[in-house]
Amino acid sequence: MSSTQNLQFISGSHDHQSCLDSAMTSAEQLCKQRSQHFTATRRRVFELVWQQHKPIGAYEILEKLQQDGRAAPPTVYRALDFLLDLGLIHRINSLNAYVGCIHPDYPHDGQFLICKACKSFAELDSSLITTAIEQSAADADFEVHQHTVEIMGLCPHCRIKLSGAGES
Amino acid sequence: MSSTQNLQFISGSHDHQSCLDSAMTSAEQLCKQRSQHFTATRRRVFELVWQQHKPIGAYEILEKLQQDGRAAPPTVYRALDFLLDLGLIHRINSLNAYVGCIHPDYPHDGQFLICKACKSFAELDSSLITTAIEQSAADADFEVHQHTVEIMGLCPHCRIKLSGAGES
DNA sequence: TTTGTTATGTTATAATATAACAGTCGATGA
DNA sequence: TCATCGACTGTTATATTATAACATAACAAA
Repeated sequence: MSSTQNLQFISGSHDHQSCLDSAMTSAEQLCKQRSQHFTATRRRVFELVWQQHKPIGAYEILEKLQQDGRAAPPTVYRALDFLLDLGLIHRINSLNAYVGCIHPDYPHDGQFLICKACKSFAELDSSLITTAIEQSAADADFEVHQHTVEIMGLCPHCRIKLSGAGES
Repeated sequence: MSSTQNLQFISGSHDHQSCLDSAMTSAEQLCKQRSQHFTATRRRVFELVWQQHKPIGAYEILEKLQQDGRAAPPTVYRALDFLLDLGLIHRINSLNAYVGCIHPDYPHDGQFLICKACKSFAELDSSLITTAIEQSAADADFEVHQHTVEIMGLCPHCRIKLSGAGES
């Protein structure tokens, strides 16, 4: 089931090109829908964010842009802001880094699993978590506009790799 | 029940001096327990973080320290790191700011309600949220080491103040 | 008193992000 | 045609947040 593969940590068999292609296609569609221009710069930044299944920093993106030609920080941040506004990417606050969104088609909050070992991540959209948050907020008479959940630890692969190894 | 008053947004009747005093006392005790030195600088930074029931930035702390004498960024960050390590304060990643911890006596993750209007915050320690996170992570076969939850919205007071007002 | 350890001072700089203003470029209408 | 509008990008400078690196102080233990 390819529609959920991106929800989890990717495995060795992951076909990243098709993954990127489909992300790109849905990004194009979303921009068209919203009458927004998916310009070359924005497309390139989007691609770079999706290139790895890892959070990427703004200045790391900048370096890669500079390999194609000249570029300055505002170029990157403008593109990132555009993509963030559309919900095509998310920002991981605890890392000052950006990741591709797996289902930009509808609005949702950011919930992430982040592997401390290999730096890969997975996006969640857990109604269990969302409900718990809403319930807790309601108990405090708080009106929720938005939330972010960042969960640090070990992904399935690194868990196996590191178990039995040099755990002091 | 005064033990939970800090869990919620403070009200007009909040006695902040006693609040700060009790935070200070438990910080001293914790340091003693762990054989850590609660030095003058650390005490002062702790006090500044607790001074308001709002997140405070490192450079805002620095400015206040400089009113007492000379100080440079490392002074602040060292003190903050010390307090973070002991669990006496938390960092709000989405704001690059720091807040006092309401129950440093036992380890826990950071869960925060943050009011966009008045910038006040409340710390949660919701087992509902923690359980939901653990469950979701388990479903993904992920090993959780730590999590942070940052919930943005309106606190009870601002909710009332802003309702009926100029909501466009 | 020497030494070790912990904490702080000091200077410089790294890393992340934005302000402000000028230029480009394509669409649209006079 | 061309004027001009708006959206995007370029460019320079700077703000904000955080850390590296090394020197000094303070104090306790040998």
